[in-house]
Amino acid sequence: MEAQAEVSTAPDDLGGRAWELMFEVFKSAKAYMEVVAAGLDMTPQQVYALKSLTNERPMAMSELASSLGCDASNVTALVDKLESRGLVERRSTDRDRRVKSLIMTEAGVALRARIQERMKKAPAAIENLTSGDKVALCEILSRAVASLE
Amino acid sequence: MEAQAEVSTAPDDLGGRAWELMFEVFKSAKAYMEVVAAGLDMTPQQVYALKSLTNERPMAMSELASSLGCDASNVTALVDKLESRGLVERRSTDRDRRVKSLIMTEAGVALRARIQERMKKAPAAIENLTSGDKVALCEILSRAVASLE
DNA sequence: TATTGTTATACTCTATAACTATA
DNA sequence: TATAGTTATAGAGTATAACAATA
Repeated sequence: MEAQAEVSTAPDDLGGRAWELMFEVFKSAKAYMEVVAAGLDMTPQQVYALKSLTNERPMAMSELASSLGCDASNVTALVDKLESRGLVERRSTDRDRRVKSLIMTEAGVALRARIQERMKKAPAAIENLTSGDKVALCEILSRAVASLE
Repeated sequence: MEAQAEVSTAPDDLGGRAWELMFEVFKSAKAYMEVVAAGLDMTPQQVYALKSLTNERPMAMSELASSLGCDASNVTALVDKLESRGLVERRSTDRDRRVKSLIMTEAGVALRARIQERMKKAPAAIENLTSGDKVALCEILSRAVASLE
């Protein structure tokens, strides 16, 4: 593991340097996510989908699409797979019979809990930091995100 | 834009909190990245590839693969496209004739510079930080990344 | 024997466009 | 007409396995 430290940038381009490092952290996290998904015999997208659902306020297909940040046409096959594994059900609504609500089965709820548990942990790169570093990181990133609004 | 704030986490789960925030930053940047790539008539992956290269220390195909975090077999077609656009050249090395070094053409260097310029501004969330915060962020993330090795 | 890059293949994720059934 | 979901399709990204040339 190394290879792209040299993307650097002017010696004082602190923002660019920070971004490169953040990218590294993401790459390691993506790999972890794939491992978690594979361990549950799912694709990452299926994991994200199940993670997004809740039975307290059932989602429509289109809501799931926007939650995943993809086109609605993709959600059909995705939900097909979850449904064929007995994790969710499509249920037509009375109010508008075009809409389909997504309800998790018991198995779906249970699997979602397992996912939550495994995903709760931040990637190792972050967890390995000292408490002090984590606090500082939270504070800085809070300011970063806040600046977008 | 919303939808996964509910993954939250114990109040003192600093790592998890930092991770959520980092995710926010990343999401804002990913969308921008796609716009930049489309504006240059490239795919995001092609942009990442060109961004990773340097003529000061030319990369082998396998190095580019590890820099992109993908299997080496994918790099063949990727470099084919960059090469067909006259942005890079494969050059066999004398030391080990199995290895192919990737050299940017003049056009590649120029396009890379345009990419760098546009990407430097990319994560507004980060650029908006104070210099002090950027320095601290670099230091913390350096430790995070270093902890992976 | 091991490694670099290539090819073949297959699967996932993605968007666009056309369709259906409702509204 | 407009919208929710589906289908068909195509392109990009991904990994695995087998191969040639070279080490």
